[in-house]
Amino acid sequence: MLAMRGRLLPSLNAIRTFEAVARYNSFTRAAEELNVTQSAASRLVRSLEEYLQVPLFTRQSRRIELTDQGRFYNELVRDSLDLIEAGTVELISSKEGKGTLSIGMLPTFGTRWLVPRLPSFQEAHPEISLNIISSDGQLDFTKERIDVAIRFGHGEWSDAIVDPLMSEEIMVVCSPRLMEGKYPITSYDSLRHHRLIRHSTRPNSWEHWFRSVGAHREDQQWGPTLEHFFMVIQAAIAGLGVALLPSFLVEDDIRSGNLVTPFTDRISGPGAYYLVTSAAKSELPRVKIFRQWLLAQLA
Amino acid sequence: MLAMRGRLLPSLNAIRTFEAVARYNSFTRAAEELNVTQSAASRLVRSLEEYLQVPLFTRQSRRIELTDQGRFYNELVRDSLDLIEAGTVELISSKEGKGTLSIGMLPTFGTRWLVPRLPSFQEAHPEISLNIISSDGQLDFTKERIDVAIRFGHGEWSDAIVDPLMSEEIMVVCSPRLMEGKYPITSYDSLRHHRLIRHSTRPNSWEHWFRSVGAHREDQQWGPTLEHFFMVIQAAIAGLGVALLPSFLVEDDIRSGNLVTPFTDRISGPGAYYLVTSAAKSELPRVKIFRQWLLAQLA
DNA sequence: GCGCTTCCATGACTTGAAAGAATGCTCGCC
DNA sequence: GGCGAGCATTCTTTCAAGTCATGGAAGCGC
Repeated sequence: MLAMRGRLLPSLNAIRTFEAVARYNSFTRAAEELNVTQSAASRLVRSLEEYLQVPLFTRQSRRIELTDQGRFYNELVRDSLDLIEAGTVELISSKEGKGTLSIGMLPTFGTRWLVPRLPSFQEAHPEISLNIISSDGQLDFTKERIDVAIRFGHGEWSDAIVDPLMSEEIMVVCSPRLMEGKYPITSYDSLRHHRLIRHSTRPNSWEHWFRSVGAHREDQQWGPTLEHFFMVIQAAIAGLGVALLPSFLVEDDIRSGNLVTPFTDRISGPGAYYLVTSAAKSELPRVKIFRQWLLAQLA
Repeated sequence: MLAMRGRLLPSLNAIRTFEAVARYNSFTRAAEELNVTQSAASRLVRSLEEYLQVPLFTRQSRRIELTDQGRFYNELVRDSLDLIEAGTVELISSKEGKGTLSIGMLPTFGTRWLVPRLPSFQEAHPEISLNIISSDGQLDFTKERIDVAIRFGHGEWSDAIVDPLMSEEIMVVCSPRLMEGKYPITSYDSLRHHRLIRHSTRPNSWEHWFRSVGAHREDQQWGPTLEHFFMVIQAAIAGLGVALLPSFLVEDDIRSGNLVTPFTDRISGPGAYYLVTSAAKSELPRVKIFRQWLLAQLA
């Protein structure tokens, strides 16, 4: 018996040939792509079938068709080769120039926090061009061509390299005009005279806040419920109500006087911001550089 | 210039060798695994480096080390080979017997709906053994060895084969003892005399329900907030309060008299249940059979 | 310091798996 | 019924990959 340490893998050349044949559904055309004769393709696929002890195609003299098992294997093999191909292209093309870093970012975090800091990155590393993609869906570092992403959550990403960036401090803000009006906000209770603006993905944040600061929740007037934090910020500046926002998103507006903070309370938010990347991508120079720079920004 | 239609792939044998060398950090030991001489491994890796025009290892005479680029490529290549290896094993081992179907299921949906129906599947297909895994995290069909999964959501799974199973109808249920007590639930308003049980992953469902049936939300007494639907069901049966539950989860308990429904209202839930699988897995006979059976159960 | 071992690189030679060329077979089509 | 398209098969050939042998550099024990 053969030693059989190591991997259980068929001939990878046979696999590459199989993938091409399955793609074209034709030995002849696949052979053309691979720059070999039809004969070679035919025999290579047969040897793969013999190795696996599984028929991959049904042959009907002028026509071939994948078997169920062939279809399964094909899907899988194609994914694998796609992966290798993408990586190979990546490696060859990023050989000298550091290439383009693609960042998937959350809309508000990006525009409020990250984008203002990027000029400093560009200055330090002019050889890396940037590609900013607004994304908050599923992460797929292979297909979406994203190198790194910024996400909100609890670090629950499997198979990924994760760096905590910052936790949130939630605070109450409103337009200064509200403070100068008929009902200045001087106590938790005085909030009853104002509309509370909500964020649609965190509908309970006000309840949570009242509980955290030890205030009793009363019947409240609700203001608009908005999709993104930047809309909430705009609504608060416009005086549409009182908002509950992460401190780092409103620092600028507080400094410039667009917003004021009636209370000194800071409660911690329901999660934190993370830098997320894949194991493979994390080894790319441009990703290492960006990660290092980003973490330095926080220090 | 070479035609260069088709894929841009290096020699896959070289890649396999590279992966082994990187794994052992040694040409000698990798060569041993591959049953070739150290010389052969050395040459193949060098040819790969020449093809890519990228150094993959730094050589320090007695020691080698992956370069950054080598580490990147290694991660990627390893993932690919893992994929192929897993598929190859799958294919060879499932050759004759249909093998074991691994189902990742949501805890309550599984025990309440799926598990009671599985005996019928077993009877019809005794050659397929079942492996039931309780899972609600990230989906990874490669590593977690799950063939199919049942998930709740909006069909937002990328790169997957998705079948809608059923939408939810949400209804109010409680123990019959509550109806016979001091405050029978005869109107929406009479709910104020009872505690409302909540589900932690859907904290707003009561508000949503009140809005949907056109009732005015009053100050409510809250009961416990529980993690899983089966706990909510148990709490309702125990008379701890009134619960809002998907109809198909409580059908049995209503039939047996453990629970009653004060109202006839049925509102639609925030999502639906789906059968999810990967493109490759969906071609496996055991998966095809299960999918067909499951969809037939719904008809 | 010196021999011994370990590990990688390289030049020269060898080999067999994969490629090519030619032919046969089957089937659909005009 | 002859033709062409496409896969299989047999026989021959070739070159990519492998072996063997050797060299050099570095670590290790004494």
